[in-house]
This record gives sequence, structure tokens and C-alpha cells, in this order.
Amino acid sequence: MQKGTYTYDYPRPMVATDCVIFGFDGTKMQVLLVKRGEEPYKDSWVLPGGFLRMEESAEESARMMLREKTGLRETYIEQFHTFSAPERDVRGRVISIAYYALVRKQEVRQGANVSEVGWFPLDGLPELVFDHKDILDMALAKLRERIMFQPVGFDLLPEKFTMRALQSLYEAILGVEFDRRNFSKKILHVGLLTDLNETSRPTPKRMAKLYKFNAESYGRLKEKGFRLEF
Amino acid sequence: MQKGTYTYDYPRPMVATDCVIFGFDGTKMQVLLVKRGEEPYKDSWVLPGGFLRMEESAEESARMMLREKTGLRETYIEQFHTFSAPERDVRGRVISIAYYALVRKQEVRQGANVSEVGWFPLDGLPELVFDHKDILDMALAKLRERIMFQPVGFDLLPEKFTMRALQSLYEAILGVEFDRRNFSKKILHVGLLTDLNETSRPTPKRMAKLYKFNAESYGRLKEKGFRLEF
DNA sequence: CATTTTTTGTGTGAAGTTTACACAAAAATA
DNA sequence: TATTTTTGTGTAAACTTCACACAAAAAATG
Repeated sequence: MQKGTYTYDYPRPMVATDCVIFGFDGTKMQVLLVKRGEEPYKDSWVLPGGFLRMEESAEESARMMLREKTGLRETYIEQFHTFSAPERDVRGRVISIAYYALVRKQEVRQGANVSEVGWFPLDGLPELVFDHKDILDMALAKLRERIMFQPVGFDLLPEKFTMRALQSLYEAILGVEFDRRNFSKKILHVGLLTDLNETSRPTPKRMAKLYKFNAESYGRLKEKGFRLEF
Repeated sequence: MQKGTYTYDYPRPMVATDCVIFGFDGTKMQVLLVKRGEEPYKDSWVLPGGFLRMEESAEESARMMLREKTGLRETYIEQFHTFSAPERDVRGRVISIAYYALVRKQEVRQGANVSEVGWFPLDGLPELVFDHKDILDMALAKLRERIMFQPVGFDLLPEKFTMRALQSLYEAILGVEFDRRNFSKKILHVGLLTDLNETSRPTPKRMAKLYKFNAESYGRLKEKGFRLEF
């Protein structure tokens, strides 16, 4: 009630933002978690989050938090749901506006001032407190929904990558396997990639061609959508 | 802070829910709006909405409101975004958890205890106050996104309907036109409909076959998705 | 140095899907 | 009875998807 002349005396819940930060290590999808430094649930792992300040929007709050934990700015984040069950937080009535973020793990440097953070693969998560497991599950569901119809990867892969890396990313998110030849054909056919005519440098086996995303076509496909399906 | 022993003294915004209620009149998509009964913006049209009570979840709040305005229970509603810009409401810091609902206009009876409500076609909306035009636009964008990959119509059409009615609905939501023959072929091919082997009763021109949704296949396609594209 | 192992690049044919398009029949109106 | 509007239906061409196999590149092994 900082402004205006209208007064409303509704009880007010607390409002927080939580952020599911996804990264890709070349094989598996991983999630960044932080260890709580205080009660309740001291020393339990949770999604990074915090209370909304009165002068910032939810997105600003989520971005701020992301920067604290990863040092990253300009990250891709997406609001996907607001959790509001009355009993979801033992501290009282707290609703949480949840975002997911896609980041390049290579570029993440842990903020100095921050509590313990860790990356966990989706199939090796620690126990999460509050309703954070539900939040994480929904984030993954929304990401899977998105990947079926819009390109994903720009924010998770390094600038140059091999076709195999992109395919592994898709397989890691969806938990399925694709035919290598058909995957490559489809992706090249929709024009998502630019062939760099370079090969990967330090390679264990045969070297592979490098690609980067074609920004124009990436944007177009994000608008217009395409069906990924094999 | 009703429970637990932890106390947090963060300032708290007010939290409201708003609902974009879509209906279909056979030709156009329409939205239900209500006229404000008090200041600020007395007598302006707004989306139906209200403040969140401490003992209810956002979805319960939205459903309650929907029932007040339309008399409907069991409606399909979907949370699509939470609006949180600090200056969005002249009454102070209010964040709004927004839902859209799809209803059969035929079944709506205006609640008796309620302020003035009205249906407006999307291309004939009155001026909306607060950021309600933004909310409505985003609801429509999300609905369009959804219709491309999941069946829509079960909640908007009467139980029995003609192919033409379904096509008109799709055209109304997307603002495009489809080829009648190809639309029908595609819809029948994915198995969304059951042919009732009946014809429409009171008809101005040639009578058309009636269909209903095949619940099983509707559910399956909602899960699995299909690509609508002509 | 030859052999083995792993991974990459590439192509084809069959099956299925999408698209564009036209005509005849049903019902009401004039 | 003729006219108008709307419905039901089919086909061919273009394109997309899918299943599948072999040869070549590089490193590791002995």
C-alpha cells in the first residue's frame, strides 16, 4: 500500500521465487541445488530461491538469484508455474513463483559469497525438502514439452558442438534414444545448424564435425515450432 | 506465520488470481468480463478475479471465482502465468496468478449475486484497466500454443457437434483458415472423433453429420501431442 | 607396425503424410 | 422449378519419415 488512496486489508502470504537450474555435462542433465544454511531443514538440499522484494518483479528476483549462484547474467529463464498449496511451507503461507533456467555449465563460476552448491544428475538427486521435488518434476515436464516443438540447446551447449553432443542432449532430456542418421538428417533439414567445416580438437576417437546454431533459424523455429519425432 | 516456530519479516505483496474465461459462439471466440463495482476504475471492464484467501490454493481461488461468475463447476482451467510487475496495480503491490478457462457458453448461467458480466468477442473488446489486456493477450497466446499440439474443443463445444463447428473453433482461435477436406481428413485420421451417424437437427442448409470427442483418444493425444498444421 | 575398437559420415527405398484441388448431392429459399 | 449454400468424398504429386549397412578416421593395444 505504498501508493494510491485505496486500502485493502486482506491477509498476505509471503511470496518467493525458486529456480530450477538445468545444465548438461555432455551425457546427463543436471540440476543445481544449494544446501540450506539455516533452520528449518538446515543442511538439506533445496532449489535456489528467495523471497520477493517489494521493488522487484518475480523475473528480476529469479535472475538475481541465478546470478548469485552461478555468476551468470543474460541467462535464458522461463516462468513455468506458481506453487500455492497452503501447507507447502512449514514456515507459514508462502507461495512460490517457479522458473527454470538453462545454463552452460562451463561458464558457471560459483559465487564467492554463497552457501554450498552442487550439481546433481536427474537420476541421482538427494532428498529435497519442502515441495521442491514437485517443483523440479514439473520443470522437467515443461522442458520436455518444450523440446518437442521448439529448439532447445542454444543455452545448454557451448558455442561449437558436435552432432553427437546435440543428440545426447535431446536423449538426456527426453530419456529416449534416436537413430543417429535420422536425427542428424532431421536437424539439418529444418536448418537449425550451421556447419562450421571444422572438426573437434581433442578427441578420443574419430574426430567429428562441429556445428553451431543458426541464430535466425533458431529464432524462427522457436516462434513457429517444429515437430521432433522419430 | 500461522504455524511453525520460524518467523520471517519480509514485506508481503497482496496476491490475487485472475481468470480469462473463453467461450465459443459457433463463429468467434469470446471472453467473459465483469464490470468493476468500486473504485479504482469503477464501472470499467476487467477480468474476473479476486484476492487469495489464506486457506485456499490459487487454483481453488480461481475455481471459486469461475463458479461465482458462470455457475460452472468442474471446468477446465489452466494456470498460465503470474504477473508481478511492481507497478501493475495502482492499489499497491499486487501479484496476480492468472488462469484461463474453457467453458461451454450454453451451460453458463450468470450467478445471481454477481456484478454485471458480459461476453465480448476478441475483436470487440472494451478497454481493460490494470494490466488486464496483457493478461488476456498472454492467455490467448498460450491457448494458441496449446491448440497446435493438443486437442482443444472438448470444453468449448457441446457434446455433439459438426465437423464444421470444430473447424470454425480452430479457425477462430488461430485466426487462420483451413481447407475443409484436409482438416476433416486430419482430424479423423488421428482418431479424435467418434462418428455418431446422426445428422444435425435444425439446419439452415444441408444437414451435417454429428461427431463427439472420443474420450480415450482425446486423452491420449493430450498426453502425446499431435501436430496440427496445414 | 598391424590389428582392434570406437565413432563418424553418408544414402536409399518403402511407407506414410501432407497438400492442392473439383464435383455431385442435400436441403432450404425464392 | 431453379437457385443458393453447404456437405461428403477421392486422387495424384510432393514431401517426410523411417529402418537399415557399410566404409573410413583416429586412437589404443599388443
